Amino acid sequence: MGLNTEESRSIEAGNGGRLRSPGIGLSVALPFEISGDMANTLDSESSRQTHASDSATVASEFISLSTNHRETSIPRMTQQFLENENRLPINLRNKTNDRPTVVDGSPPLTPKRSSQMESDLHNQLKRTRNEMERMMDENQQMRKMLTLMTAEYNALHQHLLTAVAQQQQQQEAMKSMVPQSAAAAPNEEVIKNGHTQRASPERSFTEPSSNSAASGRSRSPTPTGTGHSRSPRRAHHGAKELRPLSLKLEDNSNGKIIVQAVSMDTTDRSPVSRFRAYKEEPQFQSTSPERDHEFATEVQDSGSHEEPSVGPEQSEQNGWPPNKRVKSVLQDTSVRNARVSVRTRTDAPTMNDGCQWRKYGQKLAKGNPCPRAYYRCTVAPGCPVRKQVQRCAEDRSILITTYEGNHSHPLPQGAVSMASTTSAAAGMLMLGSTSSSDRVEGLGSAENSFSLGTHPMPMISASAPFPTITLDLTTNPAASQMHLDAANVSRLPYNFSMAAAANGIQLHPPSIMNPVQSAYYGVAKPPTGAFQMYPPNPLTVQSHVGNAARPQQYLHESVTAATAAITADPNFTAALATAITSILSSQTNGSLMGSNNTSLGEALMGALAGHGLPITAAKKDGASHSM
DNA sequence: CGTCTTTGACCTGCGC
DNA sequence: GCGCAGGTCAAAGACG
Repeated sequence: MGLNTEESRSIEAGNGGRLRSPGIGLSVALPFEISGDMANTLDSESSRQTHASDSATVASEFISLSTNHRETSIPRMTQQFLENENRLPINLRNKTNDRPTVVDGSPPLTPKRSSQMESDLHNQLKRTRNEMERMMDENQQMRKMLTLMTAEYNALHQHLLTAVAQQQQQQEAMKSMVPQSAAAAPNEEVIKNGHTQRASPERSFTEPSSNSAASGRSRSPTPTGTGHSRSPRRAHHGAKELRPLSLKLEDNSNGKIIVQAVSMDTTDRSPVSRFRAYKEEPQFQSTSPERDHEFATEVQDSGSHEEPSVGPEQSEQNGWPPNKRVKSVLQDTSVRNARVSVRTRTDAPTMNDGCQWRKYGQKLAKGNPCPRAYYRCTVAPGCPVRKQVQRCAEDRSILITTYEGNHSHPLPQGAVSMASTTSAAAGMLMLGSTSSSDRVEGLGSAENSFSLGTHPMPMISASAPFPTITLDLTTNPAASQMHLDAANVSRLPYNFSMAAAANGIQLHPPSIMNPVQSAYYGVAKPPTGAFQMYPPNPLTVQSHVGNAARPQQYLHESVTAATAAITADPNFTAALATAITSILSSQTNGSLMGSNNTSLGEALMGALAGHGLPITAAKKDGASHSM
């Protein structure tokens, strides 16, 4: 997370003023909206000055603002621009776009008019300078926040290194202390003791657990040891050797939260690091500081071949229900399990998302008389993306389409948005939202969810078998706006609006948002053409392509674009993970938000806001939340 | 004939 | 250990 990247993002995300530098036709993106008059002025100057070397100098400085944009003094640049302008011939300086274009041979302007125009130009440039100064302030604030984030990262990294060192010491101690017979003891004994740290070195972490076999779930043992004889995809997962890294963090309420980072997929060395929050089962709760220490130091060094792989036995020792733990790692290694669900009101059998699908199954799900259809992407063989299509039981005009997985092929035009949605959502959800249903109860009393929409169903659901983000566009399908506020949501306390400058989405940050936060937003273009950083409509996502005459088509486009915008933002993804980690860390110290009763939702919002992230929260007035 | 859909069987996970 | 539910497979049929 480099500063350059962040600041560049903030500038580019502005989507606002694009200042055409005089004379050389260069275009520099500015993170604010240039007033129409000024833009026209500069444009007109640009069109006529062919040898304005002085202005070119200024232009290059503007470019350096965009590229280096760190130490450059914007006020000084503006002043120089003014000075350069003063040195230009008067017939080149005093032309603005709101006046008839004066070309060569035109009569010279009168001194009075010239003075007035020069004054106007100076005023406009002063406004520009003011805005630039404000930008500088925002950049400074962003820098400060980045410093904080970096410090947090360093602290976490230091914690990791410490844990690794402790683990190595513990491993060495175990080698010298544990008798040979104890090492060969049955797993049941190990589990009962609950102290032995070592796992069977011969057993891959993703192999079927002995516990699973004992419980009769391995009905078809296979030579591959995966327990999935019919699915190549699953066999592939089983072939991967994973070395998890678990950091235990204490929960304030009644359980523990384990933030687990699966350090490395040792098969392909791909960075599959994921954060996972997990609440220990009560019977596995720590009873002693020593046990806590064992948890905290349970770290596997992915790079060391002397370290045994963590097997299911160790999962139990660590308080993870073995099956669940294995499952969690499988989820980590397969983004298929993160889902993006879209609710639309349509009569069509499926949602046209631009991809080709082949139906491979249909099932009657319990509680819904409408069958659920299973589709597989057929754009390319072996593409893991699947989708489920089912009509809502309560309202059969609502079509629920759930996407899962990442496309492994170039996408047809028109399918890019949805594909990026599922892909990014998978990463986002794997990073940030998976936690125990108990733990995230503060995020939404009954549904254990974040809210992103107006429908009282979970929008990021942790109670579902898989983390799922849901976009609900059924409340007003003909509207040209998709609201992310939840003014009518009674059960869900929070709403997030996220940066969505890409994909044609404008986000209107709430007026309460600070300038740094708003800097992440796409700056809505105000009708006046003047600078406006804080549009009045809070928490509203508006698409550029709104067309009331094509509500259904637009509906789909909006869903696709908005979902993609929300989930594709790497800032949000990383920030969410950081925020959750920060929250959990804070809760470890019992100092989160100054209260143990603070909800995770509140804490999350606080942490996100503290990081200046493009997320805002609107707490519903008077709503009672079971945090 | 190739592709797609249908549908019953099978597998796995989970709760009791 | 058993039963249920969700998900997947693959043979059979439909369709162009």
